[in-house]
Amino acid sequence: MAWRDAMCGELRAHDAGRRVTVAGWVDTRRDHGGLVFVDLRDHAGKVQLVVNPERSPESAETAHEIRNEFVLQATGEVVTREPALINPNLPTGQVEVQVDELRILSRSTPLPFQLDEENVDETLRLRYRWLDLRRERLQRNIRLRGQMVGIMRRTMEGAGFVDIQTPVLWKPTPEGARDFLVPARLQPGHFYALPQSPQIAKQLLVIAGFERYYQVAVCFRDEDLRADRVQEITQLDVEMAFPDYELLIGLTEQLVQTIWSECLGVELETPFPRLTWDEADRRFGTDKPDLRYELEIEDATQATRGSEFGVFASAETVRFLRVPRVFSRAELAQLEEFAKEWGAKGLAYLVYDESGEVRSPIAKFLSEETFAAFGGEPGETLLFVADAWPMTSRVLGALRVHLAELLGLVDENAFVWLWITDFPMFEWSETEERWTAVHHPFTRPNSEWEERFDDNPAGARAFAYDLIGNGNELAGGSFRIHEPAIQARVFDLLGISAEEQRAKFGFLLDALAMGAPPHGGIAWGIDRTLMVLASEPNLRDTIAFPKNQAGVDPMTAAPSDAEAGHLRELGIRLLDSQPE
RNA sequence: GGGGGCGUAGUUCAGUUGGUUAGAACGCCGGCCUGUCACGCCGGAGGUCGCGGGUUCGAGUCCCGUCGCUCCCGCCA
Repeated sequence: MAWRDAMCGELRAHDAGRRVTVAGWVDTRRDHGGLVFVDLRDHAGKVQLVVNPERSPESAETAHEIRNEFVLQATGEVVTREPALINPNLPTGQVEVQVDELRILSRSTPLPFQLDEENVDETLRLRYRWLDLRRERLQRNIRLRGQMVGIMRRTMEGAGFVDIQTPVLWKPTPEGARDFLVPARLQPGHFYALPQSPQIAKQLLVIAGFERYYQVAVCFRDEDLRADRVQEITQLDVEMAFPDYELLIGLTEQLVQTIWSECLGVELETPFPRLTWDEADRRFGTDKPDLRYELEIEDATQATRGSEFGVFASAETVRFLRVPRVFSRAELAQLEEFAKEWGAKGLAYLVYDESGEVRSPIAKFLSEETFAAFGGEPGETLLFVADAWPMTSRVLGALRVHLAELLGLVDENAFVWLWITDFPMFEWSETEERWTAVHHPFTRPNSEWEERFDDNPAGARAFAYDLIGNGNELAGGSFRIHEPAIQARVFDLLGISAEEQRAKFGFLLDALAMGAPPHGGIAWGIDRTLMVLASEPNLRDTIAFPKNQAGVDPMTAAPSDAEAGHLRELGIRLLDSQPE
């Protein structure tokens, strides 16, 4: 016998008169002593069961035992409700099931938290994730993920890309994030690493003649966690030989368009705007600008040269944000505090009152010409940071985001996408005292810089592009180096010795030397895209079984102790205490 | 590694300048209830106020330490 022949959430007025068997979870029960109402929930939705002792005394007896989240099977007749009894809040609200037979298939102990309660402690939710996942919001998020991945696969297959799996046990890499290490029992003292991305593997596949590769790949990074950062992320990983920039960009845009259309019914316009990294940095102080609001950074360096205000006159750069709002002294103090947390030495301001009067401790140092150059209007505040250029970008970029939230400038219903192109290839690491790759070390310089990127590492620009949605970096790609000599020059510049290049990347250099076609690709973060798609502020709620900020899974208690015998097999001895 | 916030019934929260027996709602248990849909009504159980120490006649409240969670900076090619 089948468990059911109808879905709770699908019953409608036209089903009236049908005799159905439904099964599902008790969402709520309303026990009137005589009549008992049960909202029964399956994955299609909810429907009200009515248990009437006059209709079925046995069912009524059973119904009094029912508690939330019991699993029931009910057989009865679908009837239309009288007009006064219709529940407009339920898609099935025009009908109900008059129960003739009721079986409790499964009981539930009292729940550790109620499913309709908001703000439940996250540890508790994760400890009982199977309950948490029953909630509507989480059901929606996880189903959206499946839907999105389905669209990705369908689209990539349609465009002739081949799904190829790459190893999860891979090789530690010296560049990039900290690796998760996996001890190798068969090779004592040696370790695999979980891949931070299938980057090299996919390049090798393309070199091997799989001209169009894709994979829904899990990537691991052993770094500290955030609301938008977890240790294992899933990405749509794409690579192609003889890469066609417009094709890659267009395919990605088409995917975004299809996903937003099918999942949300939102129609997005393509092509998305493209901004060079330099322009984004200049106008928004960031490589992932949120363009749902305007606020742009303006440059006052020239206007303040020779100023009597020493801070302005001596700073390498003076830039400011023009904010359409008058701030109080206390608010300005808080904004300055914020700026200092991001590394600014201070935050100068000019407040143009509604009357046009200027409130500012620095006004008296500024000339008529300077004021004219600023062009402040009544009702505006100009917020200045004076420092080296990168610091002004960093602080004003952060302040821009902060102010937009503070002043409610963000249109929460908007989805604004853009590409950032021509990233710097390298940045100087103060801690390591060497150049590091901004994207990754396999990224090729853009055509302007191919011959001379190592003459001016700071100025060199890469053939790299990021897709930004609502201020989130959602996808990133590049064209790769397919010439062994150029690859070696990049490694040299990064301070990777010839021996290390051989040891760590010898196989890649060999492959590049044996008929490597021009190639490039893109990797697309599925988890973060879901945050935007589902308007979900926490990445963990787009993942079925996430770990907490300490990398612990409260449900399984992983990571946990290893048995002594297991460690011995692996040749591992634990230190008594933490090093350092 | 650093900074901010939080920690009180099963859950979400309240708890005044330190002052009787630490409260509410939901959940749970018992009773009543035939048109509810957050059902209603009556009654009940349930608390090492994260943990340790200190100040005080007296600490949920103040101080110190510690643990846990969370947000952020660093870090995350």
